[in-house]
Amino acid sequence: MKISTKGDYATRALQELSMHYNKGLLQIEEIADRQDIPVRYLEQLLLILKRAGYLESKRGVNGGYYLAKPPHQITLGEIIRLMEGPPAPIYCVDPLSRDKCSVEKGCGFQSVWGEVRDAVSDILDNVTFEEICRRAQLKIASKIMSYQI
Amino acid sequence: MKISTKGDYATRALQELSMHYNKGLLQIEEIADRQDIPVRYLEQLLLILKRAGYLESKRGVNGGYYLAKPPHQITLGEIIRLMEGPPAPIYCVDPLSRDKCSVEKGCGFQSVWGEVRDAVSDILDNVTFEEICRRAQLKIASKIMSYQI
DNA sequence: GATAAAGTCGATAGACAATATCGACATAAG
DNA sequence: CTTATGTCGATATTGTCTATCGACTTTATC
Repeated sequence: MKISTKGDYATRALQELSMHYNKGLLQIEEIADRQDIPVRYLEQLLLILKRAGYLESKRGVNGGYYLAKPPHQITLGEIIRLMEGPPAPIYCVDPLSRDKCSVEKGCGFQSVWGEVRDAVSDILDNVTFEEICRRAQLKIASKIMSYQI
Repeated sequence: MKISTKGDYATRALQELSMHYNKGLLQIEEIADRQDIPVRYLEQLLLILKRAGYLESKRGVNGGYYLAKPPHQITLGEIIRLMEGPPAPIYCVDPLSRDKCSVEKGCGFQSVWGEVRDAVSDILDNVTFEEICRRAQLKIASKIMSYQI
């Protein structure tokens, strides 16, 4: 019942880029450093995000990545789907899976897993990266507050 | 974002046993056959369930397994937790994980993952195996209905 | 234009956990 | 005492992520 490291890394990289939206380019290495992600692996993930239209890049000296659209137009759900497929807890409620349940006839779980899938999708599809940034900043702010006390 | 095969198998085996509650013993092989689970693997899963107090068994000729408590006292959530740990989508919101997030400071995801975890738990902890049986039987019944039409 | 700094790409190595199998043993029924 | 069945520990298998690598392309700058 876990998300993959791949999804975790990709979303965290996107948070970095979202927080830097309209502030120029970020280089792979910067992102990797800040989010503690292996550079050569992050490379691949950023390419996937780019090919899917979420990022633009500039090559050569002073190159880097930047968001292709504003953070409020990107949902967490889309990114998770892109990186690891539909957030379905099991193949029998995964629209993209072609494995069929071998005992579907008398299975009492399918509807439950369907509810789980829908509940998760509901959350992920309604959180944009703008919201993620907001929550990140709230956290930072509250940490500064507690230092001052 | 998937449950493990282990959790899937174990819950399906428990459904079989629940549907057979108060009707005597079921042998490993029967369960394996009906639910299409590798026998020698199911063996291990049933032992885990037994040690956790969900099953009783009888050895020797005409042996088998049966539920140690009524289906309405067993929730899907308990079983998933037993088989694969807390249904948390990522370690940073998993009470049992001791991995700490390396970038927690400015992470906007933790609260979202927390919501996901809670939503999933809410569903799983409120479905008992009695309910699972009910849903399975509804499905079977509706299938019979459609044959008759 | 030479050089260095970055992203791009395809291939594949490595790690790890999940899954599955095995053999030997214990117990109970008839 | 023989057969059917659960018990147990060890280990083989596998498969999928995860990560690394080397070679290439593009761009800025001197």
